[in-house]
Amino acid sequence: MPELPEVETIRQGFDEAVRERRIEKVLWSDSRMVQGAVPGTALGDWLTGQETTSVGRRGKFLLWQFVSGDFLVLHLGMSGRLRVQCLPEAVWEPHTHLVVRMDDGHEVRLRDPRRFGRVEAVPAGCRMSTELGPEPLAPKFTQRSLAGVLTTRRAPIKALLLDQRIVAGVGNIYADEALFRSRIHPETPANHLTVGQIAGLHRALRHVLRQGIRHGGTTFQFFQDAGGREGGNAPHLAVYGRIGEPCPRCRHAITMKTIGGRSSHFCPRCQSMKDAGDL
DNA sequence: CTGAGATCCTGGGGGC
DNA sequence: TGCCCCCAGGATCTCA
Repeated sequence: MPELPEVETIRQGFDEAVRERRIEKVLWSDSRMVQGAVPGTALGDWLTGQETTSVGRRGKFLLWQFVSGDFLVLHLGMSGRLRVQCLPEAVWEPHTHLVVRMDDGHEVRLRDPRRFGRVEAVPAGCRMSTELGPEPLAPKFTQRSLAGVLTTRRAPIKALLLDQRIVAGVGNIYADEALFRSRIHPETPANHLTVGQIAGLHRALRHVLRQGIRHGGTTFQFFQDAGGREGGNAPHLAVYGRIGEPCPRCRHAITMKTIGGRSSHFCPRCQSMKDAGDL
């Protein structure tokens, strides 16, 4: 559930709390969530004593970067929450998988009831194991680069937007919102999109992601930022979670259909398949 | 390589 | 009312 705007919102509070602070103690960890070169049982030793430079983000991944050059990758899955709190912490919340105490008494807690989240310790000079496409808000992500990876593919555009190797950080909510905004039917085969449609999709992706960040993320079920606050973007969603409600553009009812194994919300009237039927 | 589908996991919602 | 079932979601794996 946390997509790029939600992860970026968490990153801001997380970075503020741990920047230039040293890890004093790793209080507890669930080794089942840990992947990569450093096994879960060794994670505590590996982290203890590390001094933070800053917290970065790549797609939906948080990058906890250390002076040593090592970094810890955190992925929140769908129900993961990362919270920074001050000690003493009296309340123990269920499904806490990782607790990291900083030298100023702050605690970073990772909770994830559904365990889709992952943690990966990456030694200096190494790369995280996941291959990711371009950052959608970076200059390298252009209409042309997006067209380049879409025109050879015949899968539904919705499915490809969820592929992190195409573009990093887009999930179900922002994919549906961007397709609505650019008036593209989610089942349109990517290689049937016109240059104009891809340009519109590129613009729409950046718009909905920026809007999500500006409103502190979308809270639909689980999302909270590092301070426990909910995001304010949900009222700005046009189609996601609005089945049966009138389309904000044409008033036709929003519908939902499973595409590529994921629920897709769209307006069947103004998101047309256009050229897809001409053969 | 590409695309489709299964898999993991559990709170909460739907249906009876 | 209560209980069982099933499903959402992201990344990754398998299979054709």
